[in-house]
Amino acid sequence: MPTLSDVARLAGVSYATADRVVNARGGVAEKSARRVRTAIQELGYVRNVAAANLSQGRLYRFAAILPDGSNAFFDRMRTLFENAASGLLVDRVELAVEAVAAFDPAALNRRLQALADDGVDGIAIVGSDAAEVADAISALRERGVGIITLVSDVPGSDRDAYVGIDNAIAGRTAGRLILLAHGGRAGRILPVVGALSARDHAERLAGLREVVAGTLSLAPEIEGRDRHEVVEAQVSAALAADPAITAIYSAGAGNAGLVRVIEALEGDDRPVIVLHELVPHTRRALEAGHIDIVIDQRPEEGVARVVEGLRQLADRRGPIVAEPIVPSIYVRENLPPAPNHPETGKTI
Amino acid sequence: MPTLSDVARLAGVSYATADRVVNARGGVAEKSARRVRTAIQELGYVRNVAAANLSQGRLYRFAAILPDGSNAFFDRMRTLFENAASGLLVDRVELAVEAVAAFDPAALNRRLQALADDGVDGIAIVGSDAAEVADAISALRERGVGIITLVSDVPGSDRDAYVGIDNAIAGRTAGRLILLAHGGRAGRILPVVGALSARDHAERLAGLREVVAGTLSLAPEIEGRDRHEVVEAQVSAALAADPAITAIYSAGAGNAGLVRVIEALEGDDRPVIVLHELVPHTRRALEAGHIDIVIDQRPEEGVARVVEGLRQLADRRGPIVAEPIVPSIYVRENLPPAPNHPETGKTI
DNA sequence: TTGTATGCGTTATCAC
DNA sequence: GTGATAACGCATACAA
Repeated sequence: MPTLSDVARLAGVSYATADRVVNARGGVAEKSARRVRTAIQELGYVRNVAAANLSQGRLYRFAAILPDGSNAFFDRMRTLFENAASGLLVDRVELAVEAVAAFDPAALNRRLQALADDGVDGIAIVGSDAAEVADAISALRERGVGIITLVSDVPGSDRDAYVGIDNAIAGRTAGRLILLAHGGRAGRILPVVGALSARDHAERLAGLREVVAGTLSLAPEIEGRDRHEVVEAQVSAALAADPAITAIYSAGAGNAGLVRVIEALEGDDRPVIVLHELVPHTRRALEAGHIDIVIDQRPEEGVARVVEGLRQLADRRGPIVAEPIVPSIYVRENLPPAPNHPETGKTI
Repeated sequence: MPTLSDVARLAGVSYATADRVVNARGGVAEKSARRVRTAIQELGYVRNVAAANLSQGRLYRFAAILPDGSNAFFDRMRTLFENAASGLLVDRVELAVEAVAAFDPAALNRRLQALADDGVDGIAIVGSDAAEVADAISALRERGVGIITLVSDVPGSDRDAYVGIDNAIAGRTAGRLILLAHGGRAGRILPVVGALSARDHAERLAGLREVVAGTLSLAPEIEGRDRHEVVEAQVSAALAADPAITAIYSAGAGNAGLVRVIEALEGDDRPVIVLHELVPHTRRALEAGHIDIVIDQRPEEGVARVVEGLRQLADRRGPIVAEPIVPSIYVRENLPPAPNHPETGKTI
């Protein structure tokens, strides 16, 4: 393959001049520049990235900050990031996976500060509505640190990109599937959320409503605090109170509790169950036939996009134009093989 | 980051000796080797791939052979490959996208021969049942050319990997969704295939049967030859003949004809429709509400895996352990944004 | 405005 | 067994 030296020779200029043209450094006579461009065309020159990286000796330093505490979904995400990190080392990119207290914007901001001071090139964080975080993001960006929000966005912030699903789409998808499962008949959906004040959950619910409006009715929402004991108690009570419920849509976490209620149900015409995130216990419930659909936000793809995006930002290859991740629909028949943790061997 | 020179210095040996150890070239005293390994551990040395690639000047040459002729699915796949090819150039990998006559094993074999003679490192082909192709694959592998089958496997061949969905899984997934849409009620599915002799279609149908057995019955299969006029005529006739049909499962192509029949249907309780492959006309039908579900084999992922796999083979990084691609379920609400052809701008 | 020279970390070749 | 060293193609500091 032709090198830049070949280009320079053909153009009748020195290597440095050719380099100035390809890297747009300026200070080249238009006449020379034109000859170089012609030579590039003629030879089909393509910049050798391996060589460029080598000569620059660039080392990328990224960090991903996830909320700590135990939650099957974030456990999965953490593992995915850790796997990605070890694989990235050969590409000269260092990815630190960190944890900060959940629901603690101040702690998050301190960590962001520290990372920036440490010279990190880019950071991925799980967004929240806290205004303080939006400010911290602006400050970081001014210091040239790339910022990507993950899973949940930070409204009103000027992060470089949001990588995650559109929750309204996820809710509408759930609505469509529940509608399909009713086959045109009337029915009543029991919505379960973590909290009605959580933006993500509210968006999902609104999406659901939009699609089922006119055909299916909704029971009052249950707020399960994303905790399985709470979900279990509340769903159990709601089902007992309202025998007309034909479907349950859980927009949040704590679904182990929901599954327990269903398992305990008598008779065989249980309500249709649609919930979010493929994690060990939802996978098991799907396989056992206790639930019907899992809508997954594909954290694997999220992680891949975050890494790719941070790299692009670090290279100043222009702004990221990330399309939202499309939520994936799983029934028991199309479940992906269960991944194992590379070290513990445990299914994640 | 530490370099191999650092390792050599710490181990008290020359650069060349350290290199012999990391690249397992042999001819090193065990004592020296041990010291080098210790130094590697201690420093956390990671081989710099950019430098290695540079010094070797390796250029990968791959080819993908697709059946020619017009078929929306393969059009899409072709575009995906072409896009991938242009992006791969910067990584020093050349990917030629070729076309050979469909259903012509001899033509395919000639092309394979020619590519091998030309020194290509790896080839992806769309498999078929033809035994001659299996033989050609063996011959190529003996010449050191990596071979990956795509979309459809070549039974009994020793290709390096198959990249595609498991058709039985796809069929079972369709069955589950149709079952769900019947909400426990009885029903009758009209199966549409290209030909019953086509292995892929037969596998899908068998998967469907497995899941719906006992609850839903099946009408006699329609063989639509994957041609929309044929499908249109046959489905139309079948629906007229059997008013008990509550669902249609199309395992093959020619679905534009199926959609036309549905569009023309009177009344509003049309059968549930599940079919395969997200292409422009199935996307439109989904958006218009003429069909319910599209099961997609995600050619994007297929293309990515093929490229990654061929590279791995060319590097002799060991055999590929590709998990099958999980078929993706689309309803109108979770459709991915329509991709555009990078040059023509046409939606694909 | 243009040109020359050096180094990045590997691989591979040749000499000891 | 071991060691020195010339490429590889690019970026860049420096010279003209």
